[in-house]
Amino acid sequence: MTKEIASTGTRDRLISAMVDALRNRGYHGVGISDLLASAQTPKGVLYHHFPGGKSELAVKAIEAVAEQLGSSLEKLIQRTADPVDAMTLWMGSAQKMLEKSKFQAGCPLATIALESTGEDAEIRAALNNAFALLRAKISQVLGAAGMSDPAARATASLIVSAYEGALLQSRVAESGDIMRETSEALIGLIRAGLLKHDSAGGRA
Amino acid sequence: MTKEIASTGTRDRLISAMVDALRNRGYHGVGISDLLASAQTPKGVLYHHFPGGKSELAVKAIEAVAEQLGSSLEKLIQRTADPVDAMTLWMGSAQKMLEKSKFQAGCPLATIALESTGEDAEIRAALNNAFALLRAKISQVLGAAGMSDPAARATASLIVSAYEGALLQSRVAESGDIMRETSEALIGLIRAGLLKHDSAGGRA
DNA sequence: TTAAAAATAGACCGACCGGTCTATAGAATA
DNA sequence: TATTCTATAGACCGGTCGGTCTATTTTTAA
Repeated sequence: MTKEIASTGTRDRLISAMVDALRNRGYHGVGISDLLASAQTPKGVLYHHFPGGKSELAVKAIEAVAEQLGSSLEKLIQRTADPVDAMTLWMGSAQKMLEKSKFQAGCPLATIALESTGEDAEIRAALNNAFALLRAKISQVLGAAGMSDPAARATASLIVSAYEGALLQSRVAESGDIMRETSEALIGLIRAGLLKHDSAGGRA
Repeated sequence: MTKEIASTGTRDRLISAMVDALRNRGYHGVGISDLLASAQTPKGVLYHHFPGGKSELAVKAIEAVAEQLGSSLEKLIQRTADPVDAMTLWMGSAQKMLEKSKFQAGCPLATIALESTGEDAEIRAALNNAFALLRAKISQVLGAAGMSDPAARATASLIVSAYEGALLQSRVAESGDIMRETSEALIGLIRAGLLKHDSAGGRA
């Protein structure tokens, strides 16, 4: 259970524990006692910081992931000249993390997204925001690369979809191959598509 | 909890109940009692037909889904002249099902794939087989459409990834938009890619 | 220095979890 | 018909679930 988000106080330790749990086992797969153990905290603390209990903690964890994911994507974009290169790097970093954890640590959003039902309103809302943010950031970058707005939106949806689906398959296969193939095929097609419309657009 | 797979005996009803549960709530999200209730069966029957209990039932459910998914994909391919059209239809049918269930019923494989850990060996193996089968069938079709073997493999991985990722996002968004965008972008790019290498390949 | 508030600590609870067990009913075979 | 095997039926169990509750300690601010 490696820490991903910097933890200062008890509250952050709990959020971090939930994020790790969502990565590795999903929402229903972790018990309160697991979370408390991995955050090294007694029970009362959880309900002090999160009166809504497990589900409130999950919402806060999702929001934290969204924030961290958004800002790291932002940074990546800023220091990578070519937007498509940035996407390649993004998928590559997810793959590295998955491999480093021996194919245990996937995306913290994906599992709970599939576990959640229509009744889990707050959780769903937080997840929807997170994915929308991700798509918006990527869409914006593709727009800057010369894509029309609808094309950029659609391609951003495709990129996030491919990212999540590839992580999922790689996890069960316990191999980075699928992620690698998915990324290659996706990036190749996007680059080809960009070149077709704007022959001076792509770089390298 | 709609039935997806034809059910004759008690055994099939239990498998069908598990498939539905995996679609809507995932493995840890359903209790044995839920399954028994929706299969209208007392407890002893489950352990009579599946001595391994819940996890064995899950494995059998995964295998049943793989079989059904494979054969329906096969049929779709056979009655659709253009392979890329077949892929479009495939994604469209998944979207229709999701919409019909008011965005509750996703892919029965995806949720448990993310919930499973390295210790759930049989479940992982069944899932890995299922996804591999899916990729193999699609890869074979793309090969027939004129793609080289490695390209067909990679593109098949991308298609399955996009399929799963789009279902995931559409589910939390409770809207078919993401699935539609993903599908459009994907099919558009693939068709463009095919045309580039083989100017007489694509049809329509 | 003391009152109030925030944070930590863990005993405790009812409900439900997956699983076992014994009893019975039905089908197949001798 | 008697016997055996399969299937149905549900009471029962220990363990764990998420959550509540009451203390105690620590921090903040009068």
